[in-house]
Amino acid sequence: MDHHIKTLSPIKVGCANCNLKDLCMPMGLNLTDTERLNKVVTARKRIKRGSTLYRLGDKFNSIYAIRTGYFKTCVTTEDGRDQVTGFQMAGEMLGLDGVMSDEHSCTAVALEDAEVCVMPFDAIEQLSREIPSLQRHVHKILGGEIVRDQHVMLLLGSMRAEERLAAFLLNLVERLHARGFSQTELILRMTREEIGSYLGLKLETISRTFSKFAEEGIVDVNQRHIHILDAQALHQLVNHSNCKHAMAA
Amino acid sequence: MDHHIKTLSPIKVGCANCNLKDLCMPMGLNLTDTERLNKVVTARKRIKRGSTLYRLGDKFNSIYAIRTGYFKTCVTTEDGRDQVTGFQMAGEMLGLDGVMSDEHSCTAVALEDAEVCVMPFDAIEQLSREIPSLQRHVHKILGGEIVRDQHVMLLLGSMRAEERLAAFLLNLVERLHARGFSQTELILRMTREEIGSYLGLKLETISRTFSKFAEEGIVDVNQRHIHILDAQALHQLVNHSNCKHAMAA
DNA sequence: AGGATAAGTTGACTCAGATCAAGACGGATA
DNA sequence: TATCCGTCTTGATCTGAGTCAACTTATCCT
Repeated sequence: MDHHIKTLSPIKVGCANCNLKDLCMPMGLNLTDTERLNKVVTARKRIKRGSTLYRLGDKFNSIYAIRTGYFKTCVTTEDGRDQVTGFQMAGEMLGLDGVMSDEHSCTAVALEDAEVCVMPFDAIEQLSREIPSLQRHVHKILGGEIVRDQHVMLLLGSMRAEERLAAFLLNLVERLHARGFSQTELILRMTREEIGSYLGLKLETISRTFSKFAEEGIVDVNQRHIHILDAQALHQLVNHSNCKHAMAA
Repeated sequence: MDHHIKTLSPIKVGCANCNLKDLCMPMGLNLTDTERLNKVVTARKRIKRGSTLYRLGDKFNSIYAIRTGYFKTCVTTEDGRDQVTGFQMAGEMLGLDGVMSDEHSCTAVALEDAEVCVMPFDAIEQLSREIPSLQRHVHKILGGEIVRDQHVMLLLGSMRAEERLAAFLLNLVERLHARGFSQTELILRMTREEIGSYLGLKLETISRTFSKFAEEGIVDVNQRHIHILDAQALHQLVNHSNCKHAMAA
């Protein structure tokens, strides 16, 4: 057990008045059902920056809704190869990788001090048998993960370095915007190496590509503080990168 | 509507005596429940080689269990970029990519004449509210897709060409073996180009890598007929490829 | 505050895989 | 049996990203 993880109890804020509920459980439940869902959240946990919420191989019991903070998930192979499979922010779910085999297939690490709602999956399953809209939502969460992974596969399989980084920045800023943050400014919570691992590139390539974007006036880069000056240019990089196709079409 | 797709009715073989049921629905249902599940399968469809079962953007209604044949799924972007996201064989599920947004996020193409069981997702959802073990299974199918995608991300993000092709062959032969086929011989149902797209490589690289494996006596390659001579060598390529790591460990 | 350590940048060089190009093969069609 | 077309192989060359290395700049810790 990771000693950095502390369980908070009792819970003070319920789902009904949680300001993330539209991201986390956007199903329009009535008061009674919200109350029942609330009981599913058995605990909150704080995770210190750099600590893990769960590790590859851990028994799967619960999924987690992020209240505050920032995570990365990564898979590790026997031979020490390591790959970041995603970055998660407030309002997003963690832990679904364990549904298949009853143990987690990746490791979730907090990139900054974080707090999550713990939801035992047994309880979620039982309640979703009784509340069809919750069942639908659980399916959507799982299915959404599949669609997201497909996009990453497309990115890793067929994009060049600049295109990958452009797509990454646009995706981040879009998710941040949905949470009320700026569409043009963001602070990266991860290192160049972690970005590189996620995008299938080396940290030097990430650094060089940021510099290139800065030179071209597409973004302003100050360490982890990014200011997007020309979102249009980033979109074009992602969509019309292959000139031959663009010409032919 | 694709005119190549014909709906067969009435259904002659039910789930109870389908020889794929252990792959498709391995939940040990009693007779009554199997009968109810059977009713979920509203139709069978035949799909001719080269035709699509569904396309990106199609309304999502059903998921499909493959009875015979072989599929690929692929995503296409606006600019004509195309990427194979998976190959599916008998006993596997198709269509889960549509659960999230009610429309399919990829296209499923038959690589050889195929037959699928059509299972309306509404009916699956309703029945899985009543049969917990079916609910569990639906979750496992969805969750399994996530784990599989993570492995592909690892492959695309951190492996070299030889490692990718080795991992691909081992994965294929393992799945075929689970279906009672040989552990050492297989016939590829897809072109070099499709393999390349899936693995994030060009068809020439696939061809060259096959030739290299053949030279080294690891596999015997005759067009699409593959004979694995040294499975051990393939495993080592996948796991201990990075010499530096292997040395350090 | 200051020194240690982690993170990021930049340059020079290398190399795995892409690209371009020319043939070979094999199954389908007539 | 001939030919046609999609598929596959192989060679020559190019290039984007990796590697190695030196250095700068933040961040953490006592």
